[in-house]
Amino acid sequence: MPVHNHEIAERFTRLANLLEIEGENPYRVRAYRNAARTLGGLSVSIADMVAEGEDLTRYPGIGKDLAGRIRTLVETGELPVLTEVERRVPTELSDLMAIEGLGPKGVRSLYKKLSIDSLEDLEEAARAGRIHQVERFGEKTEQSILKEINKLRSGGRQRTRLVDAEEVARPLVEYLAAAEGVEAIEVAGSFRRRKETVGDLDILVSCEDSGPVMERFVSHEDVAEVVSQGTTRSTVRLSSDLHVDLRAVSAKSYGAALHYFTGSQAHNIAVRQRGVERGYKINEYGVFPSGESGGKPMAGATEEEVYDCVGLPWIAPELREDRGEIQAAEEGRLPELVTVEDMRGDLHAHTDATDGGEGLRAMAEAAADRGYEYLAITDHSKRVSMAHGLDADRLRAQGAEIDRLNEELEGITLLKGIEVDILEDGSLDLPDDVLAGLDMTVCSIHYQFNLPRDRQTERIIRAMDNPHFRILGHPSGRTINEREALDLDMERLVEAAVERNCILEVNGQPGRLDLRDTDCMLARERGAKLALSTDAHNVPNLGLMRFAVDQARRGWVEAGDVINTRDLQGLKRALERA
DNA sequence: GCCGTTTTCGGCCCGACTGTTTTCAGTCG
Repeated sequence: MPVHNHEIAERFTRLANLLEIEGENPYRVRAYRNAARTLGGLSVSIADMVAEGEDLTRYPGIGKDLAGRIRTLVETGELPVLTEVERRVPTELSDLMAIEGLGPKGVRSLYKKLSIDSLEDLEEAARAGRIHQVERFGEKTEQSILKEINKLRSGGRQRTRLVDAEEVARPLVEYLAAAEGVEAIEVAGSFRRRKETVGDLDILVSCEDSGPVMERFVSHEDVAEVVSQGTTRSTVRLSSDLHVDLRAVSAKSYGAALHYFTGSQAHNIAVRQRGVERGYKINEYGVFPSGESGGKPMAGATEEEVYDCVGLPWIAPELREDRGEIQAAEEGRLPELVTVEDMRGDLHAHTDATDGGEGLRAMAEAAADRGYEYLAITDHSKRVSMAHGLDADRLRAQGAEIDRLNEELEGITLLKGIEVDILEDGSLDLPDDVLAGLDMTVCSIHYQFNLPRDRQTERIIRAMDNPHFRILGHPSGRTINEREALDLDMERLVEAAVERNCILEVNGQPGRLDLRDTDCMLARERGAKLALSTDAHNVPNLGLMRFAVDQARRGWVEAGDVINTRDLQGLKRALERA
């Protein structure tokens, strides 16, 4: 049984936690943590790489030692250094670190003084009032621990989907912008990096006197709790349970602060490290000569200035994940990321013939209004009975209607398509001669999500063998916070797509965002072509393109990697199989 | 444990806020 990437990452995280509790060299701890993050974010199978004898030290933060440990873990299923640590301290201590406000020192102290080594122990001790008797623990901490245990038991705080975060952020930004003295305001953090989910919102304002905006912030009607409040930073919990941080700096520091609060943390560390090498100290107030505190920063009003100080061009927020963007920037090979303006059409849309809300004409006109040259109509096929999927006759009738519409529509061409189901055996839900009459197909899985990896992967590859297979719709099948992804060998799938000149979709439905960012990256590296689509079920849904674009940008995707950045002629060529 | 435009040794990002304390350690981002 091969060891999955996430299992490897989990072991390294556990190791980092336990070492930290033991008081081990923090840089060694960080090395394990970084490794966990890097490995967990990879799209390719580490086990496969080990099997093929690939050099793992090409990944940042993986050196000779770690590469060796990974190899051992893959080959034997054992991580001896972890086993060693677990002999000294209970492995469950690692789980206690999940409690907010409880860090390594706290866990160690509770273990030493009260022999607490599980959530149950911790809860019991807190209820019995034994925690606050330990040095550096008080009544407040004891109560907060009980609250946090409850939260953890009820599944913990879920990350918020980007689209939902936007709905909170938009009015909040408007509200804060109206505060006295606010000169600029922006949502930073993972929101600005356009990550598919955000843990909290980080809002940055520029102003000389932060008093009024901070006061306005904590007194917003949606605030359920003021978690912390200061002059430069305050944190609240909204009634929706989303945490929001507000940070205030002066205009001369705005760029440095924006860079810092945009993150990711790993990206910041790497940039600051470059600063140190060049004799600078970089913080959220600006760039300073090393060793100097206060005084006038050498740079900091804009992000460009900060990057310039460390010899780099500005890096787009979507790339700031420490996934090689700094090296790419240094070597002048940052990607020219695809933009919403590059998009010439949408290749996945439904109508009221199945589960969409509007007819062909309304969808076509809305697409034309967006400035598109084409829109592919891709209703469900019959297997999706819930959505009243199309059979061959209804599909032909729709095609005739599209032909009529194309005669009279100006400036937009409707493409005849279908979102045809990939059946369990890898065949498609409509006969070949019917599919042959279409301009294109989106082929998707809507049933049998739980096949084992080999069979699920084979199923899709077999479907790709059908000459009418064009675009793989929402490839992983996951829905964010709801349904796990199909168990797929994404690397094999991408390679199969490249070999057959099939295209992978990046679905812009905010609950899907599928392909994922790291899979977009993998696809791009292997030379697979992508289609950015909205899977629109009504007219407003056509506006979801920006989410597909965001996701693709996080995967380093350029306009040239995307077939629907081309004009109609170019698109038709890209859709040819041969 | 990683890493190299001073380095293969000796560094390793940096500051805000809280709670528990009378000056700061711990945690977080």
